[in-house]
Amino acid sequence: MVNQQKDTEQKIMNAAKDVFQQKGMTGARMQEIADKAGINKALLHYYYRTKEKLFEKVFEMAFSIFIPKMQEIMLSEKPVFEKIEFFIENYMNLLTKHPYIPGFVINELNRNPQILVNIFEKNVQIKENKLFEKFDNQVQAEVQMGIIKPIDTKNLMTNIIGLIVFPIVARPIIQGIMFENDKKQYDAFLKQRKDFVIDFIINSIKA
Amino acid sequence: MVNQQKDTEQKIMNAAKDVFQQKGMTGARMQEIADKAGINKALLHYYYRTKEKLFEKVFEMAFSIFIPKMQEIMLSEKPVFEKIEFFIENYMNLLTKHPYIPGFVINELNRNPQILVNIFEKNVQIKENKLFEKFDNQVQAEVQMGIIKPIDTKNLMTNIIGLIVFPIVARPIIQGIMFENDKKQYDAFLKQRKDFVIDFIINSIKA
DNA sequence: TTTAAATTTGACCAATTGGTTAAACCAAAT
DNA sequence: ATTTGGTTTAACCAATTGGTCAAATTTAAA
Repeated sequence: MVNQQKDTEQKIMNAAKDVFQQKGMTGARMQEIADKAGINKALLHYYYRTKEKLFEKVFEMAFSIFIPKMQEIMLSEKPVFEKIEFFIENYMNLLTKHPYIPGFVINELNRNPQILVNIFEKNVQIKENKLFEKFDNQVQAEVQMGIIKPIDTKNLMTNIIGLIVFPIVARPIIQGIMFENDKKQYDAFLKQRKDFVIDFIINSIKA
Repeated sequence: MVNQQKDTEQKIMNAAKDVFQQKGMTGARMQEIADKAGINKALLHYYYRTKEKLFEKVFEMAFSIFIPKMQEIMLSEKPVFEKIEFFIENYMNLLTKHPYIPGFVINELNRNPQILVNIFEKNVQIKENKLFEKFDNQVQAEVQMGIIKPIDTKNLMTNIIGLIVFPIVARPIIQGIMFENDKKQYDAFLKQRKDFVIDFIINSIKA
């Protein structure tokens, strides 16, 4: 039955996502993924022939979660300030739902930067629509118009994403040192940061 | 001979640092470390009984590289603006020399947050001198004096460290997307960011 | 109901892995 | 020269790991 098939495939993907994102490619065990999916290990290899192939699927899905919203916001007709506000708001919410993904992606890309090239080759549209260039043009246009202080867009983007992502990937160390490992306190910290980061960025660039 | 001993131990540590920091605890192989150190694998276990123990040593050394400078700057008598400037300048330079460490530390702490607790237990002085509290007091004092805009020190610290560290740990993805994977261009980007981040932070908090 | 294809499983395998051991080696003290 | 202690090695081991395979089971079509 097709439903059974889809179900098994889904159970595998969910289990694989959990295990790979928590333990990384080298730390993940096929047996653990099979157990978590409630199936035989041989069935894992029946659906995804190798660990490598299963990992690639998981990585692609993790990576692609953050693409559509980015495109939607960046390609909209809003002015820069609004785009930045939407971007920060949306991505911080997205990260609350998927806190393991950024660390997972960053770590695996450090292990093997080639993965990114493969993803771009498979999924041309991501690279092709040149999101960054478009945003850069808009920023520099608003700089000319005197709305924004002169700023390099690459530095600006790095700042925005860094301020969003860093507290998530470095959570264990920040929570440990500055919050005495208090989980609830850190969750509250992350929550208040949404408005804080927006104000921080906007204030820093408005003319 | 004691010299030989120290030499072997040093060769092991150097090799272990390379392999662990590049491949992580789970990806590292004792055989590769032995090969890189130019010794027999059994000798590895003769000096450091288990992979776990060797890893702990490497992690501790990596972690401790970033402590002394932080203490020196934070405990000095400089005003906040100068401290921040020194901090950013020094840590960006330090990261240029040890670019693998932040990703390594972040990744291993996500895998096993307990490591941090163990380090604090072993090295009480790090936790005990309450660096953060002292800096917090100084910041809030300067806020009262009207030198700095009102700001939460935890957010400020997170911003500072995030802006420094993020471009290093996320290098593969930023370099890939914004710099067409051009290594030299990205090195130049990192270099110009030293002054950029200092100005960015100072401007954002000066009253 | 029969049949053929797809799905699932238990048993198994070869390679890799962290770790051990007994013997060899080597420098320094006697 | 011999002994003694730490150092280094080759050979080995048990456990783990990703992966395979033939048989069993389930599913859907004829």
